[in-house]
Amino acid sequence: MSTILDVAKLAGVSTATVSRVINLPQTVRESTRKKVQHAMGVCNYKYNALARGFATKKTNTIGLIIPNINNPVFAESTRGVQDYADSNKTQIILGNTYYQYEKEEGLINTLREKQVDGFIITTTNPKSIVLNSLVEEKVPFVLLYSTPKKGAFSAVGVDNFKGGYLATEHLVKLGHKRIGMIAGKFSISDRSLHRWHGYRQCLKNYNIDYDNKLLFQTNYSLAGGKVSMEKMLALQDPPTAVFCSNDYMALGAMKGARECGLSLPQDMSIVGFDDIQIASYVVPRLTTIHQPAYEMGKLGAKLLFSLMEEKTGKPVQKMLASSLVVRGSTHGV
Amino acid sequence: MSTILDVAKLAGVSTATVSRVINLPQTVRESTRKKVQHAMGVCNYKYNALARGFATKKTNTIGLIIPNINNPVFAESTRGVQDYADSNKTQIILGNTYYQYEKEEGLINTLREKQVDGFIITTTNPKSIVLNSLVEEKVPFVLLYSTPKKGAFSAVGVDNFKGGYLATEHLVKLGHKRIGMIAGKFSISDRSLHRWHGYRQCLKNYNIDYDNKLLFQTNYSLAGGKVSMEKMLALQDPPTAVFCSNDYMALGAMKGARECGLSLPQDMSIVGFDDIQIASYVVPRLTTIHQPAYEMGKLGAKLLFSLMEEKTGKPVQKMLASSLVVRGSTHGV
DNA sequence: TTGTAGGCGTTATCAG
DNA sequence: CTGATAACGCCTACAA
Repeated sequence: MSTILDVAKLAGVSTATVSRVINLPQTVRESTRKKVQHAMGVCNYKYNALARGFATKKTNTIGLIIPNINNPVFAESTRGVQDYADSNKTQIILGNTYYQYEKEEGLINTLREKQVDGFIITTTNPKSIVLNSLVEEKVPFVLLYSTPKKGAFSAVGVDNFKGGYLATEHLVKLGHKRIGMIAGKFSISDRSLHRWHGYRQCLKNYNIDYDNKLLFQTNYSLAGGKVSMEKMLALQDPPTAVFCSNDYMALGAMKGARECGLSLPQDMSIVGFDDIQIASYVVPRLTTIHQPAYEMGKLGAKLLFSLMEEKTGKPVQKMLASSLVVRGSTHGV
Repeated sequence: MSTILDVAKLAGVSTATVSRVINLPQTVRESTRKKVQHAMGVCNYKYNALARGFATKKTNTIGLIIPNINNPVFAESTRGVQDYADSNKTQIILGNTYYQYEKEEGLINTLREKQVDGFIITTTNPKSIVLNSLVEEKVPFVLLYSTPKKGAFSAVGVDNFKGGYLATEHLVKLGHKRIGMIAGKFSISDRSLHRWHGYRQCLKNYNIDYDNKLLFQTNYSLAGGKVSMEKMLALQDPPTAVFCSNDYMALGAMKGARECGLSLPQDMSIVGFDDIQIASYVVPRLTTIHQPAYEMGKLGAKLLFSLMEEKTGKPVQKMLASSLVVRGSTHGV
C-alpha cells in the first residue's frame, strides 16, 4: 500500500501538497495538481480514511443502535438514517440490542472506543446510566422512537400516548367494551408503556373499567402476539377487541385468533401500531397507527448531524404526528 | 480525553506497560498491573480503538453490503452475520445498494478506505470489476446468497437453480400447465436468473412449453409483485399458477390476484422463495422455498473470519440446502 | 502556492 | 517483567 509520502516523492512535492489535492484541490495550482493526480495513479494510491480519522478526530461513522433489525419498522428507520448519512458521506455501524440493556451498554461502549462521531439509539431504558454518561461526556446522540417530553436527551419519535389513545378510541367507537392489550414488556420499552397509558386513559374517558387481566406483556414478535392472543382467548370473559403495541404482534395475534377458530374481523377486532408495509397486504388489512419510520430515521440523522456540528446545542425533542389508519381488521360489535 | 501516556505517567510506568495491561494482563506483575488499573480509573481513561487499528492495521470492523435491509430475508442474514461477528468482537458497517451497481462500487470503495477487515456482499453483479479488484488486492470477502459453482470468489448461498426447479415442479405436480414467473430483474440479480433457469428446466422436463409472455421481471418488492400479477391476469390466456422469485413479491402477487377478483388459492396458486417469517402468518399460508437466511449469514461470517486469518486461502463455496415448504397458497387445478 | 515538522494514541521491537 | 522509541498515514499550523 502506497501512502501520500510515496505519491509526494514520485510527484516531487511535499506530503502537504498531496494532502491538499485530496482535500482542497482548488488551493493548489493546476499543473502541480495534475502532477500529483498522475502520481497517485501510477503508484495505485489508496486513501486511508482511518489515518485521517485518527488525525482529525472525526471518523464519518455513526453508531445506530436498535432492538432488532428483524422488525420491519426498524428496518425502515434504519434506511432513513442510512440514506441521510450516506448523503453526508458517513456510514453507520449497526448493532442490535435484542432489548437487553447489557448489550446496549456494551455496544455503546465499544462504538465509543471506535470513535464514532455520534449515535442514534432506540433505547431499552431511557433512564440508563450509559445514556447519561453520553451527555456528561458530550457525545452527540439522539433517541429514536422515544419522546421524552423534556430532559437532557435529544429525540425524535411519535406521541406514543396519543397513538395508544387513538387506537383504543377507534375500538370503543365501534362499540367494543372489553378491549385487551398485547404490549411489549414495559421494562424494556418506554414506547410500549406510553401506548398503554394512552389505552388506559381512553378507557377511563369512555367510562370503561380497566381490567388488568386483559393486559399481556410479551416479546415484540410474531410469536409473542400469537401466544398472547391464545392466552387471552382462554380467559373466562375474553375481549372482543385487542390493541397490540406493534404490527408484528398484531399479525401474530391474528394468527392466534384464527387458530382458536375465530373468524376475522367479525369475531375479533385487532389494531396494531407502526403501519409496516406488509400491514396493508394481509387479509384482512390491518388497522393500525401509522408511524413515519423512514422519515423518523431521516430526521433523527439530520438532528444528529446538527448536534455534531454545534456541540454546544441544547437537547431538542421532535414529536412527529402519528395517525390512525382504519382498514379491515376492525369491526363493529 | 486521557491517553495511555497520561496513565503511564500517573502510574509511574511506561506506555508499553500500560498497553500490556490492556492487551496481555498476564504478562505484567500483579502489583504494577493494579497500579496501572488504578491510574486508569483516576484519569478516566478511555481506550481508543481507532488508534489501535491504525497501529495494527486491523479495525475489527467488517463491511456488510446488501441490496435492501427492507427485505426481511436480508434482515435475517444480517442478524446472522452480526451475531457471529459480535461473538468475535467485531462490528459491522451496513450499506444498502438498492440493487444499483454504482452504489455497490461506491460503498465497497469507501469502506475499503475505512480499512474494514473484510466484506460480506450480496452482489448486484457477480462479474463486476470491484469484486475482481478485491481478489486482486487480496481483500477478504464472501458473497452471500449467490453460489458461483467455481471461480475466484468465496461464497455461501443456496442452490437457486434447484429452488426454482422444486417450486415449479410442485406446481406441475398439482396439475398446472400454465405457470408464470414473477422474477427479480436478471440484470441485477444472478439469484433470480438461476431460479428462472430452474423453472425453465423443470417445464422442459415435464414437456410444458415455455411461454415468454408469462415471465415478468420487476422490482424485488411487494408493489412489484402486485403490479406484475395484475399485468399477468390481463393476459389473453393468464396462468393458473405463479412462481415468484421471492416471498415479498409473492405476498404482493397475492394481493394483486385478490384485487382482480380471484380467490386464493382456488383461482391462483402462488409459490414464493425465501420463507421469511411472515410467510407462515398470512392467509393462505405461503408455499415457498425455504432458505436458511440466518444460518447463511452466520456461516458467511464464519467463512470470512477464517479467510481473514489465513490470507492465503483459496476461495471456498458453500451451497446450503434449500427445500420446498408446502403450505396453503398452492392448490390443484 | 508550497514546504517543514510536529502531533494524533497505540503497538511492537529490541534492549535491559 | 519493564522501558525507550520508532513506526502507522494523514493533517495542519506555521513558514517561506
